[in-house]
Amino acid sequence: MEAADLKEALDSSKTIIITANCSITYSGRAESFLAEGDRIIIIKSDKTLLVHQPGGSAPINYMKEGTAYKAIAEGGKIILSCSNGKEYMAIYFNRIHSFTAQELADGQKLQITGSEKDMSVMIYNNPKLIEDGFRPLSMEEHTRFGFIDVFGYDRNNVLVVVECKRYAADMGAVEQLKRYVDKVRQAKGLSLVRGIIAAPKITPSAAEMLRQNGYEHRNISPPKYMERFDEKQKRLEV
Amino acid sequence: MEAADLKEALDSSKTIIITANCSITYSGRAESFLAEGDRIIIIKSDKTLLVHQPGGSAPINYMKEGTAYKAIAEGGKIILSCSNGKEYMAIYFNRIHSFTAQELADGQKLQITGSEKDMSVMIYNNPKLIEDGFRPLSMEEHTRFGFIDVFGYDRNNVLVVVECKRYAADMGAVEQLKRYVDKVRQAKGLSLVRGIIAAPKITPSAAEMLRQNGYEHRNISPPKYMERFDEKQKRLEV
DNA sequence: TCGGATAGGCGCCCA
DNA sequence: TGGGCGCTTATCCGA
Repeated sequence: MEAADLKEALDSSKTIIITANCSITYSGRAESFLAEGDRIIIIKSDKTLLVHQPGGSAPINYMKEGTAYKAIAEGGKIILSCSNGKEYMAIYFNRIHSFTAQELADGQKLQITGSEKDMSVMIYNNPKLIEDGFRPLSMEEHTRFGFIDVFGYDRNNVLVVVECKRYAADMGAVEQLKRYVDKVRQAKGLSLVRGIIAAPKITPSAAEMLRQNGYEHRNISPPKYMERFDEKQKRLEV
Repeated sequence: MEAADLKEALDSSKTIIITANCSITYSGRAESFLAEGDRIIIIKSDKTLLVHQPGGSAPINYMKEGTAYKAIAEGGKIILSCSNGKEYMAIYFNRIHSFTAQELADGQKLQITGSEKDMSVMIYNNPKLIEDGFRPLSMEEHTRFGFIDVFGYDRNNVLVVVECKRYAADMGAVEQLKRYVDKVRQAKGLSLVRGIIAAPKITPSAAEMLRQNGYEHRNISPPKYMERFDEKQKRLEV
């Protein structure tokens, strides 16, 4: 790869993939330096930059969408510098292992189920999951109070605020629930509003905080409407 | 790329990079489906899988380190299925645009400054940033009160708990501070313990919550020891 | 744009 | 291994 190849690709809407030995400096929201090593560098068509090491899920360095690039050759080596106005990065290439630039087209979005939102819909449609006699209010009404997952009356007409968590509920979840309960209590001028966490589990410290506040926990897991994938994939599985 | 090439690479410690038109199913912590489109697929030497679309920072699908893979050819097309025992993914390839498999070596770690930890060290070394007469006792320590960023006495020998945030402090930050203050107050049997948020800014609702609790805010930004990078990169900059 | 909240969050440290 | 929590978190959604 020559600097000219990189420049040409950067001027196009192609997605660039480079593997190379390089070192990297970053300055912006923080300051960082990454010494020489082999990495995968991706510059997407929207000018997002990702630098990946040969292990791990998260990029070690990156720049967000809309970054401007400049490639220069200095002493036989290529330096790629870039900026979005507030942040700066420079990649100092030692050896290029591979270089590709391709037009990639993909307008698809991920269809996903099993989110916290799906949990609240499930509870709305199956109020017994909370308890017998629980009557969720309409979605419209429930949005009037802000980001309350599920909101309704129990069999004694006491207001109930339900906070869903798709994984273990932690202290933050209990505090969030407390904020909503307090908000509803104030807005309605009520002394008693119940708070319930719906989650597959709860951490010990969160359980303690829950108890202290007089709130409750229901053992509920997020729904997975597409379980059929599971079956299909188990057959394919290694 | 033939299925055999993929299999061979999967049996090695090489890092595989494929660009292809494909569709993807996932089942595990949630369930998802991604219809046909062009993507970059990376399988790292530690068997991390990343699928990236031509735009955006985050992978659209992924599997973590230690995943097991199986490549099969079915009706002239390649299907790559994988699992870690709890999660399953399958990539259905329509057309392969490119395929590479390389040995990449990188043992470097990112050297970074400007973290919350660096803020607490800065405050520990420059107590005046909080106020005159502030005497820090500890920083970022797992005291028996928990993870308190900076902890000390003010000029009147009143205990002070400082919570650092590298960006805008939100309601969660105030609640976190409150947990620590309450814990110290209980453990020491004190009626008055001060709470201070050190952050470059604070959201309006967090400021309100701060006020209600009698806590304070100090306008402090995370330090950037490597500012020299900034200068260097500004010169290189586009 | 900002604020609030979720995420298949990830990654790090520590009991 | 699980809890607690920071992150250059990213991303979505609503005001």
